[in-house]
Amino acid sequence: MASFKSLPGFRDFYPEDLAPRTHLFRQWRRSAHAYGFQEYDAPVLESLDLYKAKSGDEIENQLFSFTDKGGREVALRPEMTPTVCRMVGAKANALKRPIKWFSIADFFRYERMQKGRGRCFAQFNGDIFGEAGPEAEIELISLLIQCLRGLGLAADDFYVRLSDRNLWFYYLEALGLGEEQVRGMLGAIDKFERLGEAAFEIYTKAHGEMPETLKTAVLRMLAIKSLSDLERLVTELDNEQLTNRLADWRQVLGGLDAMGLSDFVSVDLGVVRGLAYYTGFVFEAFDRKGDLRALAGGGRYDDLVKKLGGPALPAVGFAIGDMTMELLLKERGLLPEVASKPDVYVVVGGGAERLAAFGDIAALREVGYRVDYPMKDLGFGKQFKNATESGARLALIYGEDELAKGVVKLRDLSQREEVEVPRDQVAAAVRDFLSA
RNA sequence: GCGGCCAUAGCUCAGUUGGUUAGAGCACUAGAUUGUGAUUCUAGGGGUCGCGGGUUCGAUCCCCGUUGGCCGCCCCA
Repeated sequence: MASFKSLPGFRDFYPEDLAPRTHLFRQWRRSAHAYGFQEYDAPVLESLDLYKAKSGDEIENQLFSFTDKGGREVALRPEMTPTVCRMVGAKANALKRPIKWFSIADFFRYERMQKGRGRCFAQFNGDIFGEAGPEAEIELISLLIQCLRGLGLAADDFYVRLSDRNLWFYYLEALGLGEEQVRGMLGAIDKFERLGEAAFEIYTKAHGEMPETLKTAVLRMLAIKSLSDLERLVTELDNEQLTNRLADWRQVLGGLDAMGLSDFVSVDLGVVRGLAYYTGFVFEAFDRKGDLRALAGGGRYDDLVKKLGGPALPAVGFAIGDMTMELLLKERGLLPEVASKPDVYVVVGGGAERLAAFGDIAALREVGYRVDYPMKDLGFGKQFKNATESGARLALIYGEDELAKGVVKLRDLSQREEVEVPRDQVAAAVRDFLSA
């Protein structure tokens, strides 16, 4: 029994574990590039203050933080948003707008292990800076959907719940609530799905009893499931802020509909995301069966860049986690079997044949073919077995007889047929076979 | 931070009402097989039975603690 293990909550990636992860990353990168997003990266270690500035002092409990040898308080990054805000903020005036960036990176949180959650995980992060209008939401939500569709998931596998903190603010303020009361109510709404009306205790404890009319009004908003529901409510209330905001909703949903994505999006004001820094539209992606934690989440955060020391810069972003994503893909049979197979497996007779084969092996590898061969002298039977198990489609046979005739045998491993080709035509023959 | 379940080979698991040297299948390595892949057969390596303590003549088994894992709660940037 090995005496060293990986730390709790951290994962080793053996080749068969890395293959699905590589698949996720490759598809995410492809989607982001298709949408014109540029990839960036950043340090894993950041100043602890960066996270305290964004989330408050309590955050430290959930961080991998320590004091470095220079006496600096530092933390492994638990998320990308503060970092990307810092980066964009520092060069905001030199960057062409809109700024469309993405990253794929590891994050660290000191939390209890659970299904779909570990202490080290990867996220795709996509953000748009410098666009205050709903066009940014259209682009970003459609990218989120594409990141999941690119992995083979369809509208009956997942959906995006779209909500809006501004709508709640305008609505609740129209009902007479002050800013603190609104924040308290958003906290309650965040819990409503799980706790039911018991969630309102969060509000009543801090702000006193809820009048029945307030509760009814909140429940009515929570019951909204479509744009037409929303239009009906807003029309009835005849409030200028709400009416203006409704135009944004029409634009976002209209844009997504024009992209053919209506089936992936549902209006659901029960999503508010606990974070205080979100300032407008917020959204979360879930699997339809609903037995996994959220696949992705995001929203608008127009004040954060400034709060972290940059200029005022509107922003909207989202993140997709790798762990829940992988669970869902595995459930749906959408993960690839093996990462890497050779194209060609070379069977060698003995020492002299091995040296003869090396020249051709090197030449084939030089032009990009994946070529493997046994390192020990083995019987032909064993070598063919290895060739089959390697997943190669083609075997090249370098035996005493072949070399004496100046040929090499090409064996089609699936058809069990072989042909002889002259040594100097091996590369061409391999190319013809593999491209056929 | 709180509760429930679990811990024997790389994996899946058996086992002993407490008793000599702890087993199987799969996987891995080698041989049967010195020029052709399946199946099969044979052999081999691999375990301080998670760790520590207690009870006992004797503990992988019973008790306590601890660590780790799974599930749920809290949290979830």
